[in-house]
Amino acid sequence: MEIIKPRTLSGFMELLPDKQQRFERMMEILRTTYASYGFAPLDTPVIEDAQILLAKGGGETEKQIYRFTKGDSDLALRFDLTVPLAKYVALHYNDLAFPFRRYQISKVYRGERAQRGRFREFYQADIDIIGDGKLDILNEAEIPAIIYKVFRGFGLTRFQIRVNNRKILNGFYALLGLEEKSGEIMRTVDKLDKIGAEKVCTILLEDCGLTQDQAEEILKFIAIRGTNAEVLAALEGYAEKHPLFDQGLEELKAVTVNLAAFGVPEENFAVDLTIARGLDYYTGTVYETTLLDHPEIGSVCSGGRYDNLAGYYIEKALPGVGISIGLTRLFYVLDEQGLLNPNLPSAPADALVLPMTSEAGPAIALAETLRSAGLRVQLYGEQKKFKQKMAYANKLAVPFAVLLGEDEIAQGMCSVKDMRSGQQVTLPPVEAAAHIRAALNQGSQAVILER
RNA sequence: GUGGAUGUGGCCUAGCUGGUUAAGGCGUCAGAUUGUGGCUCUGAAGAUCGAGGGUUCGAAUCCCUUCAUCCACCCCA
Repeated sequence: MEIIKPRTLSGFMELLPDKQQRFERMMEILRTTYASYGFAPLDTPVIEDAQILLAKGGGETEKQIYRFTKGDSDLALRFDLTVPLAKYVALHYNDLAFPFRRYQISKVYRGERAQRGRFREFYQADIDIIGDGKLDILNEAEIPAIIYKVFRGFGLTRFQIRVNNRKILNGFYALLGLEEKSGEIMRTVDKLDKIGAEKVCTILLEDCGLTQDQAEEILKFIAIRGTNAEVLAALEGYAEKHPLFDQGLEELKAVTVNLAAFGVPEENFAVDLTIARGLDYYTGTVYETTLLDHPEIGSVCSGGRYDNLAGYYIEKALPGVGISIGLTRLFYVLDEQGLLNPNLPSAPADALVLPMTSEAGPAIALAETLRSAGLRVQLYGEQKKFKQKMAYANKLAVPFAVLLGEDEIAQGMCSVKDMRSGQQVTLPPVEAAAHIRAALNQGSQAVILER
């Protein structure tokens, strides 16, 4: 038989067990945090009818979506979680309670060239709040507050949630008579950090066809920096010239005030007039989150307010606000930077039961006893040499090995070996369980990352 | 989609003005050491040098084609 060389496609992340364990832990934190704010879990199919996913048509989605046929069906892999949500809400409109709050942590697919931190298959961890007809501005402050909680839950402190409002930008461009070109301008301005003000100016003049005055006004506008209060104060200078701008400013102020009330420290969020990117369906508040020490990797979490979620699928006005964490990218960066908490248990079990006799019965009973005490226990059933059993325990990085030989069985005992200290005690099974639990709770089980 | 670079055991790398058996490290497996692991020592397995074609007495090395990967752009999480 010919061997097919195993390989994983570029742009797809595949983890070894210990890393996967850490990844699962992040998802756990996400789930519990999202749930603590009253969001309901949702799962939708990876594959949808292509018509549904491409309802919006045109643009990047069309170019990057994985599309295929099976028989007569025209199918596609979901490109994000927002479009499936729109379909879901439209389809189950009558059965849902609004505001509808859901979270979804699932894989999405994009057929683009993979790069460092850019994947073709990746997890998004989304939360959205969908209103029926209306949705209060309060929600727009709550969403980033939840993101803050999540990131802190991951153990991160050096991150910044940047907030802006599209109405401010659109209102401002309208003031300059540039409403037609707002998309183009936003995309250019968004690159400010990367290419610098001069380059931005050049592109605005040459590619976007702005006048010198218009370009200067825009550069002056995006040059507004400082504390949130300072930026807001500077924005007041543009007030009462355009109603859209004024509305956006009011919203931005409301978000900023409430964000503080939700307990998000000023250093973790910033009003930033250059952020504008994200899908073009955003209409108001927009968010983008970056890791302060790794700006090169781009946004690990972004989202915003949209006014018409499901217009392609239902004749209802369903405004919403949501945000998406690029979990795969975030994990990739954290791992690459060695930021993954080495104190997180990564072993698949707390204890490995090693039977030293050929008779399995007592070992099975022992493992069950330990499990009843709440421990994660693996029973090693292979007839291997003792050395190999220990080597296995090492590789798994289990904190405890529990030995069960003839002597122990005869006495109704078992030997608990702490794999890090090498210390070993012989105890009855129930006490052994208590012993292990106590040790684990002390945090003395600190997982071995490197020896 | 556009531009640039790179493909050598599972992983990382040496060899590249062509010259016989492709070298090393990590990892894997075995033994030293048959109820006590990590360290050390010894040994072993594992590569048609990405694939196909060409030049040549001779190609990992030169040429062409192709595929794959990586980087930048585009766009995005």
